[in-house]
Amino acid sequence: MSKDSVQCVWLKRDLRVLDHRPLVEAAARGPVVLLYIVEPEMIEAPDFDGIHWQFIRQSLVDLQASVRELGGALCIRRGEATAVLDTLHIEYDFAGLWSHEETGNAWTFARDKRVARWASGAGVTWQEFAHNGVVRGLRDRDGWARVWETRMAEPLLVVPESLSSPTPAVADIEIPTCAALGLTLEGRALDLTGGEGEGLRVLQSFIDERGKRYHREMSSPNQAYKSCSRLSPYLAWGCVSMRTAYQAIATAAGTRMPKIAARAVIARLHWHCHFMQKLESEPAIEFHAFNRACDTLRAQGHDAAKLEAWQEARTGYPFVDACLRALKARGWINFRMRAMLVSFASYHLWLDWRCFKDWLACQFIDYEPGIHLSQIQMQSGLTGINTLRIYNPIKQGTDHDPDGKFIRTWVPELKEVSNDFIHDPWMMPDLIQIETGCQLGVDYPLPIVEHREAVRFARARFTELRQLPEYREASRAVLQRHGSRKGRSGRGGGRGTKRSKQADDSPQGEFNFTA
DNA sequence: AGTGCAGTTGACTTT
DNA sequence: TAAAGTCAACTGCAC
Repeated sequence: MSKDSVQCVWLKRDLRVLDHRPLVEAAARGPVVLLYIVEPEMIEAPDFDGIHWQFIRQSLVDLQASVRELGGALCIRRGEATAVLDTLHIEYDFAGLWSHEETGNAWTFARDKRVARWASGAGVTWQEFAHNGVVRGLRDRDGWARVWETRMAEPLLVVPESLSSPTPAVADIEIPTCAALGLTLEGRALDLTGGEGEGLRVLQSFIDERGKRYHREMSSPNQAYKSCSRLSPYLAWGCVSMRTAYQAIATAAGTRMPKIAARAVIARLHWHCHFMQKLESEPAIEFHAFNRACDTLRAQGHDAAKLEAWQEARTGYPFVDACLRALKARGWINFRMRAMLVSFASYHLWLDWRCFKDWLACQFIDYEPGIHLSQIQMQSGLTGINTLRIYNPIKQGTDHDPDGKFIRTWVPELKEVSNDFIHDPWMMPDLIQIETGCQLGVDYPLPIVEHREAVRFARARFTELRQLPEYREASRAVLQRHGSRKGRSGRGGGRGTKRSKQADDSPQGEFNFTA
């Protein structure tokens, strides 16, 4: 393409100007149209919610300002991607289309294929660059961790000094609100605002103030809200690049942040890409269990009443209900509690993951398909290579909310219940129920399932399943495809001949996540 | 002071 | 990253 021909940067989940390779590459070649497409398919997708659009919208407002400051303009259009690109191509005759690789759902994958076809038909060169640590076209996990390290260590790409705008000038349009798109935001009390500027401020406040005790406090829903980085939505929508976050935290390790805290965060940035990689390598996990033999395990797993009780946070388990209510209001809860909520839906309520994955995605302001899908499957026991992790909601409560503070905040029905019964109010003698004004089954529901009994049932189903030869075979295949090479016998692994019993040495480690 | 017992704690194994 | 079960060591206490 000739120098000074118009270039189009197509923004997707990369709403920023710092460390943005497509932008840098395009700006070096000529006038730039920065395009964001409001796609009907996205707005209408079952895993898309007003909570997401609001965050995107705020990010676009912020981006609009920074792009203007560089002398450019942000072009926002509504419509199907190839239709929008086609119109824009007629208007600007751009020679190159630049974007980041996206690890998305079936619809984004199909749309990208349409765009590729359109680009080649229109004589436009579409260039995509790797985003974060996900590797496209990966065969197995050999050397994956090294690629991640290498990418994270590369210098940040600076913001172009200026952007030259194409003619005709990009017309400003009002960025549609949730209401304009038919999306709602009822009952939310979100405290994070979308945008690159906000994202960088959140990163800074985490390093300078909030993250000192990250490693110790991330498991408690009381403290995690402040002590976790809260970067997840900014990473999910690309307001802050993974590399920016990584380098800021790595640099602060041992100075502004305790080394142990910084290490814990970096391990999770690594896991972030690790789980996205699973969807990139196997898009079918949107619809099928990692281990296909598990696909029919909960075939009858759609008890509408149980699903509804869970979604409405009236399961009768105070800690579960508190976590669900907090999540619904804030759009965020810490990792451990997410795992517990999925475990409860999958094991205690025996619901099929496919009947709640979209609803859950709509509660997460930081929804990232690759992480979401692989985590749900893992916490539901569908990988076939992990031991079952069935959370005891009472134990989680006594461990991470010992004085019931979190429960009383989110389940006010139990405000007057003493610490003796806050985690298992159904144990309250009638007399005490009357005294506290909290009658079980009236003011607060009785447990919809009995823990021991439900867990025994779930375990029995898995025991049966594991007898099947097709299950064993599929498990081997999962390990082959997604399993780490690190520490596997016969591959070296740098630990000498002695096999350690540490978790990171086990093949299961590949699906693991610490929080 | 020594013994028996109940209950606790921690390490380790199994599911 | 889970939880439950087993076993041994230990603690506090009564006698």
